[in-house]
Amino acid sequence: MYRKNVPRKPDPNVRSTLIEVAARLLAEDGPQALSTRRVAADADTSTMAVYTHFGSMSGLVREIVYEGFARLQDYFSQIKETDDPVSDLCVHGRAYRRNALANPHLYAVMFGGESLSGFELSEEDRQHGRYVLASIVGCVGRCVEQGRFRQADPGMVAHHMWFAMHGLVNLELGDYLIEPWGAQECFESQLVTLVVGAGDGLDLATRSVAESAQRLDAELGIRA
Amino acid sequence: MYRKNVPRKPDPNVRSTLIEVAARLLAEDGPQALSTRRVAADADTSTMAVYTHFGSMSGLVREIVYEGFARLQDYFSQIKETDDPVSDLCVHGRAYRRNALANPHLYAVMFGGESLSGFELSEEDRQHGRYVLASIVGCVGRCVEQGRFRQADPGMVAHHMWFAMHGLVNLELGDYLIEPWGAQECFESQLVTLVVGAGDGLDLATRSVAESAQRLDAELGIRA
DNA sequence: GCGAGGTGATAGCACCGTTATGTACCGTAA
DNA sequence: TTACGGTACATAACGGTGCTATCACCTCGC
Repeated sequence: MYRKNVPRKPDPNVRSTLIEVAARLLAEDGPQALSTRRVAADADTSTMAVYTHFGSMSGLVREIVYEGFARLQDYFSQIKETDDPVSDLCVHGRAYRRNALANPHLYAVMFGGESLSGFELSEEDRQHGRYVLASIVGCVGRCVEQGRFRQADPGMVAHHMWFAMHGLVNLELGDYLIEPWGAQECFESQLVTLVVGAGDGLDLATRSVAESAQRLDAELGIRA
Repeated sequence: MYRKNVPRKPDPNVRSTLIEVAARLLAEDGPQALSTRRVAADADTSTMAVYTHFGSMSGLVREIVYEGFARLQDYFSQIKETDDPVSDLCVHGRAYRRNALANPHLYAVMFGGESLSGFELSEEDRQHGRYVLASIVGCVGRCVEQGRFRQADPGMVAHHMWFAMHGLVNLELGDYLIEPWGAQECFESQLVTLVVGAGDGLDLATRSVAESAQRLDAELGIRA
């Protein structure tokens, strides 16, 4: 009488599979590939699975944002603390940019595309993002303690660092940076400017920035 | 025999009307209101007008981006050149932020939403954006000439300024900034940090930044 | 007057997010 | 063991999207 409906047995992995597939689609085929039908098809299920587990497409995107912050956190956790806190801070900046360039669409969803593209982040989501960034404040605090940076609120200085890194990376991903002010060259001199602005001397700042460049590949292995 | 088609006489203003309506929809109802049917209905025409005059929805959005840069240009052109180039530079920074906060969705389309939301900017569009920003380079050049900033490429220093302003504004629009590091407070101290990082002394920088705040309302009238 | 080209109104396509409906499976309780 | 209730999910449909094909109408050069 009725059609065959043949739902297969409930798959306990379907939730994580959907997130994984969605993140892969975002990375490989861009944001326009993030549709319920495409994700469901690639995960070998139906669109309803998205609504069962995430409530809506926005819910799935929300999980992808968390995945993005987890990858950034992963980079940060690999950075070793040395006796040069300014170098440590610069490595954080380099890791921030490396993560963004390795996951450009993910980064765009995390920061750029909240108002666009129809979906919105909740205050809880943004708080989670801020928490990941909070590890930088410790670095700045040590810079102040050791007299490298002038007396200031470490949280505020960390925000300055964040703004400059985010602005550069965002414009780099938007192809706004061209020669003779390419992204890499801008990045290096921007780091020096920020460190000097925070209170360090020019020579000392230049040395720490240069040192941080060599630490990057040593401490941050290539990750998928 | 055939249907009544009743196209009215070709309206020479329909192109500019579409841009105007689209910009208003973007400002008032957000990006999701930017649909061919909605724009056409509000402009009292059909969706075909969009394709006749702009080729696609992306073409219309492209025009909106130019409108956004025109507004920014408008702010910049109102700034008077004084004998304190650092103050002039800071006023440019303040105007940049004021324009972004006055046209948040427009700003998001200009910089944030290129990869997202399906549409893309051409290299020509981005070049036009860079050209608008180029007026800042002159300011930085005078800072270097007068010995306020250390010897450096003015274009590079202008880029540093741009990155920091764009990063702050972008995160502010994304509601990522909360107390005790609110946007306004971050903005003020960020300006000082940038100016000091470029080479100015702390006292001199603080004074020019404070002076620039008073110039803002005097030189930049409120505009729609 | 008349043909040519441009403008735009209508209808349709494929796709989107989302929802309603119904079926198969599960753990639990009788 | 059997019956039940809740969950997972397959299907189909609804209203929306960008875009295209078709065709009526207007304006312009001749």
